[in-house]
Amino acid sequence: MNPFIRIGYPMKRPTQVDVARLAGVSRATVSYVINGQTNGRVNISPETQQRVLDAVAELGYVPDAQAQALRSGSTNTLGVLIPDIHNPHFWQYVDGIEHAAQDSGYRLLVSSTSLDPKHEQNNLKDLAQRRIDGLIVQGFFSEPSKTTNQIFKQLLKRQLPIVVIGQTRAQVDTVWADYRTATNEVMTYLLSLQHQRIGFIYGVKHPMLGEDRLTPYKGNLVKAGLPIDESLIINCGPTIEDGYQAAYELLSRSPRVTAVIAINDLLAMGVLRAAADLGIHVPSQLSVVGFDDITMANYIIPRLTTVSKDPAKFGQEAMRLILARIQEPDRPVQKIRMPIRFIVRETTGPALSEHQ
Amino acid sequence: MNPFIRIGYPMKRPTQVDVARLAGVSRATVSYVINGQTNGRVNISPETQQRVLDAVAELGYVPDAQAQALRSGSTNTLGVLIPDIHNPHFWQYVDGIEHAAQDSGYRLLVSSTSLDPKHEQNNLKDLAQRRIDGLIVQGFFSEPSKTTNQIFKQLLKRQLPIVVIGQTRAQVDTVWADYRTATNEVMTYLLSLQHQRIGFIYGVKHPMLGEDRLTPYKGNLVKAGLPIDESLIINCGPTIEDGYQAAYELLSRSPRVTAVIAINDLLAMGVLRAAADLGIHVPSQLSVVGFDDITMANYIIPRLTTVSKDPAKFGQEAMRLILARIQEPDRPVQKIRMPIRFIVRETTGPALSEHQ
DNA sequence: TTGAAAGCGTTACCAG
DNA sequence: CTGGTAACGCTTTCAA
Repeated sequence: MNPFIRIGYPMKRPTQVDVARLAGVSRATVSYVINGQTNGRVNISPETQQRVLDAVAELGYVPDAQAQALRSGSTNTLGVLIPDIHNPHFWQYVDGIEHAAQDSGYRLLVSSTSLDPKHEQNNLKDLAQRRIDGLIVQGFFSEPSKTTNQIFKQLLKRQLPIVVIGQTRAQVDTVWADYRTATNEVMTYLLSLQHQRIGFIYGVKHPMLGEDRLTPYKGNLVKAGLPIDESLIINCGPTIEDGYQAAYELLSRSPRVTAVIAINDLLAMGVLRAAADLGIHVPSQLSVVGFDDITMANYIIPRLTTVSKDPAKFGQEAMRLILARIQEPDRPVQKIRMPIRFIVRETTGPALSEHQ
Repeated sequence: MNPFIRIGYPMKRPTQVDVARLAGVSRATVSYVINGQTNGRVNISPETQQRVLDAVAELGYVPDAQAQALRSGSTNTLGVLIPDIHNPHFWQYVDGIEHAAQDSGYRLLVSSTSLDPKHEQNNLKDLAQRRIDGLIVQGFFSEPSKTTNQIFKQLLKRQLPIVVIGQTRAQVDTVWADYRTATNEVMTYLLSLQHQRIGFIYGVKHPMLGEDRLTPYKGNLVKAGLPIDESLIINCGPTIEDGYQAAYELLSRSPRVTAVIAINDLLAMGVLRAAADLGIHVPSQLSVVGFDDITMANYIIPRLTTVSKDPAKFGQEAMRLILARIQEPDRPVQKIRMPIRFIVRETTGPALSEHQ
């Protein structure tokens, strides 16, 4: 029994050698033909080219990306780190990045952090082990554990091109949105509607991540001469259920808040559900504001008032920055501020002068 | 100026050679220590081991995954293909797969199809070029284009372990849900509520993909002695907006349907929004049923009646099948049927005897 | 115009 | 216990 034709054994994928043998040329020739080096440096006769291409087709030859990477030193692959696989918002970014990457011939390796610590570290280690040409990080690391930080530092030390989407004080290329200004707008709007007790619900592991919205929230309260009630500020988890639970508890208290700001639309949806379950009508009895403007925000009932941005643009900018750094590692760090805007839809309205 | 200490140049990542040099041992020794072969075949003195580990730590050495893969022939990486990056439902599967993969030491390479044809082909080609140890496909290829099919066939021919989540006639390991039975339940329920004009909205590129729900829909109609009105069956796109548009048009007709089945929860949300915009109350004037039970389904207002499953279980089963095939390429093809169940929530109710 | 050969970083065999 | 060495599949320089 010939071991090479045993059916059922994984067929070895054909290599350049196989193609070369079938076409009756050398491996180098195959490589030239495949990489289109045929008119630049090297000239290969059209007949030979055709023979090679035929052999490729017949064998179903596909170049081995790993070997290519090993030899050439670069993979045309970018790592993308997202904080929460379940928040559609982050996928909007990925989509934007992917489109831009597509145009530049780059592929994406998407990893999520923050599911559980062990998981997160594995993901990160994996990213470090692979040869990636650059890394795009959304937000920042959820829980800067020792290991996580260590890996991140190694990547930086190795001068791996990194772009952060979100705000960071680190000297890294950044694409960021001015949440401060946007939150000021939100607060000005709510205050003008006579809201005085305004809840703030955020679900991030690292408190610093909500700072850009929490600080202006407090600032505007103070400026309006209103007290800052820390009990109205709730730090919950990232899921819609977390938002629901937090809001349910918050809305059960008396006197009740007349408005709630949720740090993202997912949590805002949890808030809306909690309000409904408590028989609180939105927007007449409660105003709700989210952030992100996920696609669903404009379809839920009532349509969500939120702070919107164009994730595709963020992705484009991130790609632009990372390409620039790949080409020119020494270029000065660039921080790009992207426009975002407050969109009033149906979940906000004037505070009731007398309620409950 | 010493070119080797020019600041700002990408630092070459350290290799085993660097570690060996620093520790004063040979490359082989380094490899042994790192791979923990120290007590099995080869014995390395604890001091030597420590020296190596110290050197690894000092240099921040990380083994090169590509080189490892090239040498060892396998990558511990599984490809995962999902049809639509924007539908949270597919991410639930990925999550399930990822957890199971984590436990078996496998990493995931997630790609989406169906964004645009060119994009899809690039993604697929990339997957074929990389060394992956197996492939998990959700649904099936959106648009079986020539190129797509060709690549897929090559993978099969190469005996790449493949598991399909969803139904397929192909002789491949499969994890599937019995939508036929579930849809029968849905129809029985709606018919028992006196619904007679029932719309069916599905958003898939390849009509075959909706078949498992469309056929029982029609079958139950016939069995109940009701006519099949093809104009009530709408094939739209996959986005929530597509569902909205389709439903808006459908619900504007007279006489109006009293119930709508959407092929997934995302489209169902579009239907709910369209109903709201047309002033049609759910569930008193219109019943809506979805499929998938995405997380949000239980939080939107009103809560969505839908067909639910446990995506994590699907992921687990898919991993189990693919691991089994990797270990034993010749094992008989296995098709695993997963339980799903119809959950009545708040978007369904009795048909009005007289409406509009 | 084509072929031979070196080398990318790793693993694993085999002698020392 | 350790060092030399071949091989994985590919690209690219250098000769022929």
